[in-house]
Amino acid sequence: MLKKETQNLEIDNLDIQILTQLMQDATKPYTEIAKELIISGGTVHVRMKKLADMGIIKGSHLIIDPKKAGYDITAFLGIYLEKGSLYKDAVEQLSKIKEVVELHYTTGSYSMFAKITCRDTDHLRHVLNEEIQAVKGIQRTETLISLEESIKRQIELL
Amino acid sequence: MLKKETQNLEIDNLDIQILTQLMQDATKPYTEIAKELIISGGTVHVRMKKLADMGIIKGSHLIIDPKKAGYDITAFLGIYLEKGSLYKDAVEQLSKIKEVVELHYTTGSYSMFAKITCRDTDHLRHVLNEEIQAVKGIQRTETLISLEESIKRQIELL
DNA sequence: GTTGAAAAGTGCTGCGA
DNA sequence: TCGCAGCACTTTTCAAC
Repeated sequence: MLKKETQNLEIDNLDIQILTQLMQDATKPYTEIAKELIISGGTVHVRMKKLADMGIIKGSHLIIDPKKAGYDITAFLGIYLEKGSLYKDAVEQLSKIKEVVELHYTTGSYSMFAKITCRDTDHLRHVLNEEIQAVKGIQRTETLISLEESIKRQIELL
Repeated sequence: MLKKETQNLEIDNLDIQILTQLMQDATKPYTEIAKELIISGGTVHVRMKKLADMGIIKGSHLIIDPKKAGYDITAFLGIYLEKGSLYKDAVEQLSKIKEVVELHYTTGSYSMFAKITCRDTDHLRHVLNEEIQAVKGIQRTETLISLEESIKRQIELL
């Protein structure tokens, strides 16, 4: 009885189907999913618990429309650092700017790449000129403004 | 009785506090939120209904960890189109590539900017060389591979 | 517009196959 | 391991303030 749990660490097709449904609508009742997949509600629950224990499920977010909430502008920022070693410090400072919603350490021409969301062009200018430029270690930035978000989705597991 | 609804189209502080909580965890019970804000569960429900009717709430997503689901690589793609007029057509074709999770029409050097998620370097190479290059109208692309996602969050409404 | 409680539906747990 | 049934909880509704 040494082996405690040889638990199914595989993700099978059923898991993927459950996840796919909940990735589109996290509040979808388990019972409804169960009906569609022709299994019991309990099974959905067991699978979800397994996936949660495995750490695949990170949580659930309510998705709001940034435009309707007054945030009209999405922009991407290619950031050049003075020295690559300043990366960690820059992350810390940038994380304090709430308009920075994504930050990646990337290969290619830029040192870092950020996605920012602003209310309007004035707000964007303020964030770029005051907030971002004040971050130590940033040499210069290149801005790409998103005029239209044509696709926005999560990866399909299928 | 001509004016049907002069409904509160403003978002007040209470709305924002409710949204902020649910944006972090969409499954958080209304009753718990109500307790924290010292209001009744019914009020939370009424406010959420108002926000949903206003279209601010787009839905809820279950967030999975792409790494643990076997998707290890995030990359950004600067896309140059042969002609700007090919945009609409390119969007349609790119939307069929499930690895493309975001697509923006942008100002700046690139015509379009995409975010893609892949299983591994082989998968990335396949998507870039076979899928993306097959899209008509794309002249060339520039790839930025994300080595680390340092920040990932939604905009704060506060 | 908010409250508090009642009704309906959902999520969770243990037992049986 | 999966499915079923009972219990606890949440959501939703509604009358009253």
